[in-house]
Amino acid sequence: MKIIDYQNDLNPAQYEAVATTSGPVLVIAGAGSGKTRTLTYRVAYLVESGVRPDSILLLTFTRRAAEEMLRRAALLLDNRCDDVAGGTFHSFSHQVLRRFAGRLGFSPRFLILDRSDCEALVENIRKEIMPIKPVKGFPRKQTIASIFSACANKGASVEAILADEYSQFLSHASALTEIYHAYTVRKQTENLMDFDDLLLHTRALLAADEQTRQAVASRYEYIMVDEYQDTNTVQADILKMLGRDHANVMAVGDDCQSIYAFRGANFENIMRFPDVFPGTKIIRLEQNYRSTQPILSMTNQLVNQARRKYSKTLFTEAQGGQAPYLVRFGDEKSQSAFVVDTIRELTAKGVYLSEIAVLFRAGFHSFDLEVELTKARMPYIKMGGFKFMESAHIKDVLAHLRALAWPNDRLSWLRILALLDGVGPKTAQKTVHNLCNLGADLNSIKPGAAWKEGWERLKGLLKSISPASPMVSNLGKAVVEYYEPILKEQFDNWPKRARDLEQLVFMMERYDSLERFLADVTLEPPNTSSQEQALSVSSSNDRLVLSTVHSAKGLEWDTVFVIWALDGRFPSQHAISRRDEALEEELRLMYVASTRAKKRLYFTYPTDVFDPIAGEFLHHPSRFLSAVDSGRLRRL
DNA sequence: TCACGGAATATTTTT
DNA sequence: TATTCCGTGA
Repeated sequence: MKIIDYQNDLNPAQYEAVATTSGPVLVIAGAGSGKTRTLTYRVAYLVESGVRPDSILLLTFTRRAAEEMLRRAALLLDNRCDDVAGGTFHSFSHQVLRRFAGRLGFSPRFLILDRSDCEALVENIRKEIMPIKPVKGFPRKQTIASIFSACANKGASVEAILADEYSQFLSHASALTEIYHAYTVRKQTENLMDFDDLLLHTRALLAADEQTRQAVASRYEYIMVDEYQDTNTVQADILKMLGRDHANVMAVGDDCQSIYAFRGANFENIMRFPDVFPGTKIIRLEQNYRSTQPILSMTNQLVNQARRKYSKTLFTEAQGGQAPYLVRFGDEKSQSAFVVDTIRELTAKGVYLSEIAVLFRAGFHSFDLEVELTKARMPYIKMGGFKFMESAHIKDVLAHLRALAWPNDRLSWLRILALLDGVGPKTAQKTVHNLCNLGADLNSIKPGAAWKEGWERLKGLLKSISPASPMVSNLGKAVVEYYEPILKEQFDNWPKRARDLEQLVFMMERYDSLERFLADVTLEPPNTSSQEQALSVSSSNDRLVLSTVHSAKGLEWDTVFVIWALDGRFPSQHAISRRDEALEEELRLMYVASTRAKKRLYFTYPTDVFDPIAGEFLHHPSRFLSAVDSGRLRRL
């Protein structure tokens, strides 16, 4: 006798997905069809059936999603659900590699490089290989790192990626290939892994060493993967090897919501799942519980423009509701004013701010609106866009902590040393060489007169704290205290940044291992921008949400504004010029944005916007919306 | 070799 | 908007 009445709580398709526990299952779950609910109930169902919670593995897109599902499962059943193993493919791979990296010739204390670390490393290698300043038209370090990441995620050569996506740099193919190889070797010899390596090395490990594969795979009897449409082939291979022995694997996803192709995600993965796991039972969740019928009619027509025909149509039993609006403005200011005014009207009617979201294609699209919201004293939280962890002051402090934990971390040393007065790139390089390559002791470094004072202060800091200390936040405090004078000298807006640093120290409080803190902060950084991060502790919860469409995936609100629905912004100029695949992805992205709305949906666009890349004015609404007929989308 | 100021530059999207 | 680039002077 079960505690939960599954048949009553779920619709027939959902129930089937929950109750089919053995063998491979593919759940094609449309937007708002109760996907999270289904996964949550399935966790509870398995646990209630007597499956050991720690033999269930739940792989999700963000760790927060996993935590949320397990929290809800625990509410349904009991806290046994807390013991379910959950996380992202990256964090899962990270755990595996910490145990088994030795088999690949890595130390288990390998260091994870985040994106800007990769860029710095790439830049250093480029300088070594090409000491003379490269000719104009050579890609900058961000671009090089993107190219290399594409190579890793798509399993292609540098030349192939260049030909496909960066044809303007094809003439530099040989130099870039050389840098790529040096980059790969350097990571191996210096015990470094970037995000892509976490997946690649895990796949290599599981493929090469059957004993290890069994040791890892045998821990999990049941595997569930959420957002499967956004996995890439490396992740699919890992899943295949984990699930090979029992095939109790459930993949959940929606092919129309695949929006991470730029990261190597391949939405065809989801359609190939039945080939990988023969005998897959396919279940479709097509009843929508989120949006009103008019919104659903509009989004259905939107997605039907895709060349590729998707496999389902959503329906709802909910009646009533208003059709979405498409509203045109003369400029960005009036667009912002409209959003602010409309939100005011809604809140006057009793709608909570937290039930409203403003979505956009790229982080900077909300700059002007943010100014207006601040003027109107409307509290908001911004997700996506510029990140807390990427700001210079946070990275500075983390570099000190990293050098403490990994004394051979050249990148962090370079950063730390360059902060000292009187130290420039040359001195920093030389000192790092002495410290890391020659293994020199801190005391044996002979600083020049110009930077003696700074060096002594740095040495004092490093000697006063120990990386093994379980009081991680005390380490943070010591570093922040040391860093304060540098902060004030470097940044005019240091008070704001100082608050960020306080927030960082606060985040360290729940850790008792510095290494674990640093790994977590790299793999799962907070998704909000810096100012909001600081605000989130104090201010009230009723705040408007501003978010990139990517960061809004899986969320829902009563009212949704999609701003900058302007052809050339959404879809972006970049995608328009690349056509086909890229444009299809933009369409899916617009679909994801639209399907976030429960009751009210507004698209807005300003006109007469000059686009320097295209060299022309933009004034047409998004082509995806132009194609929707006026009965389904009302123009104003 | 380093510091500084002003100008360019970039903006998709994220683990 | 924030970082990065570049030239100049110390």
